[in-house]
Amino acid sequence: MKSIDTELVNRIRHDIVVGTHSAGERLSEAQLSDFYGVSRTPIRLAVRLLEREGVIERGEGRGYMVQSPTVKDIKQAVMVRGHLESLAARLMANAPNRKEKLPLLEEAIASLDELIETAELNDTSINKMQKQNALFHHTILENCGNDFVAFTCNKISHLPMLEVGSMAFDKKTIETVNGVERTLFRLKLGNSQHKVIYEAIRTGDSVRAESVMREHSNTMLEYIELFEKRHEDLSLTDLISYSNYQLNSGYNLIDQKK
Amino acid sequence: MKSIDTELVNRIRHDIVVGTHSAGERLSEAQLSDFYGVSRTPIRLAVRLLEREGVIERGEGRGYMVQSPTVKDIKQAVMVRGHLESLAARLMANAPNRKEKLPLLEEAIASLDELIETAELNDTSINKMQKQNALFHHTILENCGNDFVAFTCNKISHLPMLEVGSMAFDKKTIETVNGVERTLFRLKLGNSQHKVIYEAIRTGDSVRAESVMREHSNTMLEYIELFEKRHEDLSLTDLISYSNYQLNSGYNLIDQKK
DNA sequence: TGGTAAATTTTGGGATCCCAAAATTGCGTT
DNA sequence: AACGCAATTTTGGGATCCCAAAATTTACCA
Repeated sequence: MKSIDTELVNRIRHDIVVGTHSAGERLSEAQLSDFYGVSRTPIRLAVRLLEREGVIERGEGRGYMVQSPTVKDIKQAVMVRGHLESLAARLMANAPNRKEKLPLLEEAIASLDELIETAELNDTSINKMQKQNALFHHTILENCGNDFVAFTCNKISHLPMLEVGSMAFDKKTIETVNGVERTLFRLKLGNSQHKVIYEAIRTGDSVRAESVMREHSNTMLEYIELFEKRHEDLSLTDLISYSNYQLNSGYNLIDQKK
Repeated sequence: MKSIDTELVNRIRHDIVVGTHSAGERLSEAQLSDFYGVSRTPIRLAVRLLEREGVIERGEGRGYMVQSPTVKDIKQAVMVRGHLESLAARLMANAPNRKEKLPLLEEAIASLDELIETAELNDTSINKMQKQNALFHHTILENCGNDFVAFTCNKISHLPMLEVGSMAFDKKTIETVNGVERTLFRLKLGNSQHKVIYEAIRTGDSVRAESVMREHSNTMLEYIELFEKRHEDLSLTDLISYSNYQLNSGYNLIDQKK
């Protein structure tokens, strides 16, 4: 289970996303093997996986090519994930055993309310919010009765802004008093949507659950578009700074060759 | 690009689906390597890919385990694919450049009409119908303006009943005159839905495009449920006999994000 | 000088080897 | 006979080796 190649997938993807391997760059197994300090076998395993993810392209001839995701790619994927989440909301509203999991949703909503109430926006509070937001979304995805929805969503969630339940925060905005105000409002709005979704699921109103979840998912997209208007030519790197994207597991385990 | 492991993925998946490797069976690299007559390296590459697909599970300790998809899995995946297709239909109805691709949809609809008109249901005519049906669905998926939708759909399409645009035919039903009649009616109904979807896309009625596509996708699900009522305890093998599932179906053609 | 063919290097793919961890067997003790 | 510990076998992971195909460079001829 614990094998280097699995870890390599995360590391290489990360390095592609943050630009260590830039778009269009040609990679060779030897080069990667040298860079990451492992032999070519696990590299090849990782490359195969990354090829399926779409961040590396294996052409007809020799050589691999970096296919960095673009802002457009992210937006498209966010839309797909949102659409799948709206399916999940609808299905959960129809699920007979949904009552059991309602407390989890209540908990997430209440915690978010509480966190917003404190009116604090620092790293720790933001982190807590993201946890609760993720709890809300994961609960719906994993209890909608169709495991394949969550399975499909999970395949998408390696990229910035695409982790299930991830939220976007503009660090510059929350430095001003006015910005904090606006961000808090946005969060309140988001959580009120949570409440409507919860209520729709509880009462079995599948149509409403789906449509509000769709609306809710759309806010992420609109937020990205807001960034695009603010920045001329928004890059993936900019987007990363707004998300909580990071390499989550043991990046420092294996020392890189110098 | 042309490597054994890519081919192995298809072969092993196929052998799992048709039951050569039965569910819950424990596989070892050496065993697989022996069975397929290749060394362990490409086997390991294939296993990693299949693990991501969910048809092989890699436990904590040693050894892999076969996770044959169940009828329930197929139904869930069909639902997800259908939901994604309805998204594609909506998006295409909103796409400014959709006019260019309308002729492809017209062609598919007309060809299907023609084929149904002949009232023949043999292997060649069914094959032609499936081709045209696939053309219709692929056209929408690939021209909706969101490449990620098609990308996600393609990842799902290795299993029976899940190839984009695949249709189900009950070979026993079409042996009787009455059965042929009913099947032809079903096909007519399906193509009339195609026409409505086409019209909605043409006129830019995205809401209608989405809802009719959802209804259209649902027919596959209902058909599977019909099979379930007919057979007590419908198995995956039964389902395969109703589909046009075969080795090499699709995967190699379009998998890459553009 | 430009283009093509030949030679050389690079590179990916598969097989084999070695190792460590895990699983199994077997032996001995109680 | 049952349990536990140790020896042995099995098995997955990674490194290395070899080969063939592809890419690049060199050389030669028109």
